[in-house]
Amino acid sequence: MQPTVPPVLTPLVKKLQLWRPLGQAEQQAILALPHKLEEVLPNKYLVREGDQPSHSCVLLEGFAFRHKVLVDGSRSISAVHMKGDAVDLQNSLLGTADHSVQTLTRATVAFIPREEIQRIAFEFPLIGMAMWYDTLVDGSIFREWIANVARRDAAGRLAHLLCEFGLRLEAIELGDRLSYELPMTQEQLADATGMTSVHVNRTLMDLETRGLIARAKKFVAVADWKRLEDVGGFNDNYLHLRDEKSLLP
Amino acid sequence: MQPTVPPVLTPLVKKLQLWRPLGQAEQQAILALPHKLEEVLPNKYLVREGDQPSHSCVLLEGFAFRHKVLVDGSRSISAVHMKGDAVDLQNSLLGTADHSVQTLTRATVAFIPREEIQRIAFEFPLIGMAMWYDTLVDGSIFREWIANVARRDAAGRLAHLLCEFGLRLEAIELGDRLSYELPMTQEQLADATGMTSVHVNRTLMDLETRGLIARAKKFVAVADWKRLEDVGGFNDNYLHLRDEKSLLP
DNA sequence: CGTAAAATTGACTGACTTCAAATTCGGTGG
DNA sequence: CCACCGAATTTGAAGTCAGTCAATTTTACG
Repeated sequence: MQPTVPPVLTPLVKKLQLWRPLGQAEQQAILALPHKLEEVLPNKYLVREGDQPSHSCVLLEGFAFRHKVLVDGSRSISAVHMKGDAVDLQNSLLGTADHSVQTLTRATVAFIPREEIQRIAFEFPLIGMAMWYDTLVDGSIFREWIANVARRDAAGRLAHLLCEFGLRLEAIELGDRLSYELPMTQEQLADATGMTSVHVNRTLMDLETRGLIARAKKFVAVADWKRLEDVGGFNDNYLHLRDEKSLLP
Repeated sequence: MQPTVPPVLTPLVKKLQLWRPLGQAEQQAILALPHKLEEVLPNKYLVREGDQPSHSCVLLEGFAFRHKVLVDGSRSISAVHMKGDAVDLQNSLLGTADHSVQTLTRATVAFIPREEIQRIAFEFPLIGMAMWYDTLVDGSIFREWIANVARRDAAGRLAHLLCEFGLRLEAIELGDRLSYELPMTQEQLADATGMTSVHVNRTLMDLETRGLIARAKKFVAVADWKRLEDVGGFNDNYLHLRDEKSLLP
């Protein structure tokens, strides 16, 4: 007997279930969504600013990030995405992409026609609410990133980013907040925190010297979670992972 | 004969119609939403971080802003809202408010039960898509603000904010991009751009000296729109005001 | 094993902050 | 209409965190 292989869109079901409990019918409907699978190399574009995407993409494996390039050539990264994330509800439901999405690592991506997304959202209100909720949580993270870049110093910005990454990995059962692989270069970390790569380098070394983290290659170990949270002024409420959902309308 | 008074929720209908054309049935349904009207003084909270709001509020008149206070006491403003904005889809659909919303000016606000919002969204998919679209545009503006604070210098940040404010006022037919009242103190501008109020002051004076704007009290006149756009690296695509909507699914 | 990308280091610079004081504005009550 | 008072704006001087530019070392990987 072959062991049963879980359907490929399972990560999307799991992600949406972080936000709303879904019944059997809803789960089946999601797993049955028509889609085109694709293996994508690192640093490849999934969507480019200016595109009018006809498909929404879901990350089944690997990491990706959103960014925009300003007129002076500098770059701003506004989000990092991981397994199960419906990376492009943002762009595909809006008419024209206002930013680009690029892979960070090798990734497996499912492209789903945007009409199918809309159909399922209104045919199954529970799914619709879960997807809407998901875009609202993305919005909440954007707001926190505004605060991060606007009001924290270099060490605080990086500490905050490290806390967020750890917690989000844990939420999707992909790792441990105290030790994980951070698949970003220092230049990408700089673009995500509004710094220069030189200063990211010095600041990471400083966090290490102070005994908050340890590093080896792309791996990060948090040596003192409590102090890292303090330095980053980190409070996980904005991730909405612990809100009571079952009682919500 | 009395002249017909337009129903109070008309600004919401108009705002949503920026995103999706609505039929008669949809418009009627929105105008018929149960709500509680309230006049609110300046600087009053509409939602506080930590609340579990049971109502969503719509701004019918006046201005408001979203913000969060960091542990060190500093403040980050992540959005400014105006007439017709459904200010709190963000917080009320999520379980617990992750930030606060406060009035900037005297305002007229309609509080609508969150269940009613959800009911109408799924009963009328066109309304649901328009509301979802609205939250996605909010998200797009958040991303642009991340870029603003992360990558532009002081003059660029303020120039960008001034361009955005002018265009958004125009979009809801509440003013002229070249001349309007900006109902924010320099301290609030500082919290919206990640600066100090002292530096906001110096930078505004600099923009004035360079002939880009003129100021009197809270009024701003843009003396050279093109140059102001250049300084702010402003591109209005992220506001999604000119995307083709009628053809969208 | 070779090469390009990424990380690290050093010296110098400057945009913005900080702290404090002075001035002007805006609204209120007499 | 004007006097008053707190809030908001403006000004000044000094300090600093992070940027810039350029060189060196290490790593990743075909």
